[in-house]
Amino acid sequence: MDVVSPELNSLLPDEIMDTEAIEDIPHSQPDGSMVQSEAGSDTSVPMETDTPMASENLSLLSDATLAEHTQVLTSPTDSTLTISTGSQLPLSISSTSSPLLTLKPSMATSTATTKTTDSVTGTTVSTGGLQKLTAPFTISAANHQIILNKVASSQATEAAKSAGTQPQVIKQEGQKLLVTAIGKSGQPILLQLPHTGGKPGISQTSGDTKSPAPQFKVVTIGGRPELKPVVGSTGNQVTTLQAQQLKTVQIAKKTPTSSAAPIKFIITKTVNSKGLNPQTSVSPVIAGRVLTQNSPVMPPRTVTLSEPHNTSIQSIPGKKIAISPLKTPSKVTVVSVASPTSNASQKSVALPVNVALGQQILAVQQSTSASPVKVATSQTTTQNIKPVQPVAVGGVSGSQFKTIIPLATQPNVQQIQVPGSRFHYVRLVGTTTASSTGQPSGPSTSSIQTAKPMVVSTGAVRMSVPIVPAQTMKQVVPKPLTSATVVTTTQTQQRLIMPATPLPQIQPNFTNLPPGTVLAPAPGGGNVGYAVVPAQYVTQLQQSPFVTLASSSGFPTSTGIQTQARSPLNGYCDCFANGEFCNNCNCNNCFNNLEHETERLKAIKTCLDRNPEAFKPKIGKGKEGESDRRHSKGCNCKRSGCLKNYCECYEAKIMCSSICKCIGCKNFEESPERKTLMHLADAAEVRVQQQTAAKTKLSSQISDLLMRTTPVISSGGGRLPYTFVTKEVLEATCECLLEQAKKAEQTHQPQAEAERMILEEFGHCLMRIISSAGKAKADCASINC
DNA sequence: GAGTTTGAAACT
DNA sequence: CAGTTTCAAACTC
Repeated sequence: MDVVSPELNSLLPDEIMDTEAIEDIPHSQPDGSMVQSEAGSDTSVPMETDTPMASENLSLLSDATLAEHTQVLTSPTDSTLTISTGSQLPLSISSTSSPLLTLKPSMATSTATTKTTDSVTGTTVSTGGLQKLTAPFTISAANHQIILNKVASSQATEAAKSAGTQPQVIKQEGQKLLVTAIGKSGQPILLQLPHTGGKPGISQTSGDTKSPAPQFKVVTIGGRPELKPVVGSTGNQVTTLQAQQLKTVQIAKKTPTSSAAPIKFIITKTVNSKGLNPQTSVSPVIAGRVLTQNSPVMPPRTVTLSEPHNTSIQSIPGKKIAISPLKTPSKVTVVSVASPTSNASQKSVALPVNVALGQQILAVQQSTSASPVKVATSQTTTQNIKPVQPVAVGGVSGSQFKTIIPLATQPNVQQIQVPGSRFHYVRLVGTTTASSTGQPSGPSTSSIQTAKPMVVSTGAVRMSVPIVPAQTMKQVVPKPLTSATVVTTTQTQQRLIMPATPLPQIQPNFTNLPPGTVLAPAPGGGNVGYAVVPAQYVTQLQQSPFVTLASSSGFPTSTGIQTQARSPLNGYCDCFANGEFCNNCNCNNCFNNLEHETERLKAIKTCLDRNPEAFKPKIGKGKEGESDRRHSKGCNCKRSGCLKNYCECYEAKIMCSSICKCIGCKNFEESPERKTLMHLADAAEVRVQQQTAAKTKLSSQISDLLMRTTPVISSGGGRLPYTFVTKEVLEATCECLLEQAKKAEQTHQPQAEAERMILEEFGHCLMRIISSAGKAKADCASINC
């Protein structure tokens, strides 16, 4: 697979991925640049990403046999998980002994709390407020829910596929699968499966592949025919993600493996369903952090990002695979789910190579006690990586969330929205299933991953990812990804994840989708991308589609592009310029929404072609020795003197710098005009604060008075009858206050003094009211009334 | 709220 | 790169 060269990559904005290049990539390319590697061997794969992968174990696995992409993300803990696709990444995660598999995307209304404990024996996840269901159960995609079907065999999957349906199966019993963020109710779903038991400590090597896979639990989100999911580890327990720990991600070429694998939980997202092989495929993960949860006894398991070589986009030379969020980097977390059985000591997740800049894959690795597993996480990368913020479900945590929405169009997709967050959401769409066996083996890990095409379930899975506000973002210099490299990023800013789907393949048809509907990956399509959209965006799905693009080259004209004049898909729109979707703005015929993602992407590309810095923040850090903040381009003011908000420097409350081309600038340190303005502004602010404080205090006093005057005569307590605060009393009080105000005005008292006088008068009034009430109370008591 | 001013971005 | 046009926000009345 070819990746954009580092030089070229460096030219790309951190947040933008070049999706056009992806278009040209033949998905069915039998043998890309990536050579099928032997099991257990890693092959470095160049990756275009701005995500530094210095030392983490990130390996791309190419699996020739893998036909579909699967993306697996689960977040046992409060942290949310987001995986973006764009390439083929079979993902498999095996866990040790914990029987619980938890998918916990953040839900807007979810009140359930998840408690995850990491113990030697395994990871347990307790959730509250979760619906508990016994497997098998099905959540129909039509209902915008994840469909989990229990499939007896891969043939069933095949049959399902032939029937045009997307089989989604969870076939492991004795285990629990918690799926949250499914459905409209917002209630997490607990799938409880009979536990068949697995032997921990079974070697992960090839022996696993041949051994019958007693249990598979595969949850696939999104389908992608080209890629096959690789199921790595065995284990009866579902791994839980520990948000605070960083784990390793391996991207390595993967060789096809036999389907017979020990019990595994596979959560995958398939990009498309066209793949002949019924193997589950893992959609490519754009970027993310890998988090590993290791128990002291059990060796950590690694999450492997693998790319099947046949279909991997990345293998195509000269093609750009860029998945980058716009604007600010957000945390994209991938939560891996470990299988309960411990047969395989190591869990591996094969993921498509694409790693977006700044995005983070969160993978939880759960080590099994029996088999020691090497954690590929490197120290160097971990230090750069911020600990994953716990995922707040239902907006419990104050962190912001994003929803990654697979851009591939499919009716089944459910859009998920996290409440209380204006930031983006992650929409994961699961599609077709395919039985596949993969043996992603990372260099650092010796485990063999064999996934049997047991389950492919699709459905929109909402996962929330805490997002750090843009102000706190620290951008890391993007580095080309290579195999066995660690993906590290310190970027925490809000980011827009650009869809990895080739533009021509995007055929948005969302007009009829209700809010919360997730877009499903297009069958037979190539990459599935994810778009990060603001929470409010849900309402945009119902907007009428008009396309207005300055340039629509490369896009089908059927979309209606170019039919309209400019609309929010140009640089004039702040939302668009900020890399955000329009929301609640007054733009007409807005195309800056997910419905017109194709056009939007094209517009983004056009903007980037024109100005690579278009989506970068204007206010950046100045040179050394200069102030911390300065305008990246400088203003060009001519008439405002840079002392009005017309000036971007002034608006940003920074002074003009040497790069500004302004005329008559007064926005510099020693400028008296600036100082005067600042002084006035400060004075105004102080005044507002004082007034607010006074109002608050007065309101509090009134409130307190009313409370104390609550009629409690019968009780004989100290409260006074509030009935004394009659209309007449209020009017009299107000007259007293007005009179006091007039008095202050006549005597030309300053405002502060006038306020003091009024408040003082008000106090007198209150005292008189209280006194009267007290007398009335005493009189009433004396006559036993 | 309508009209004007302003400067960034797009365009040539 | 410079000049012009377009646009939306800031500003004024």
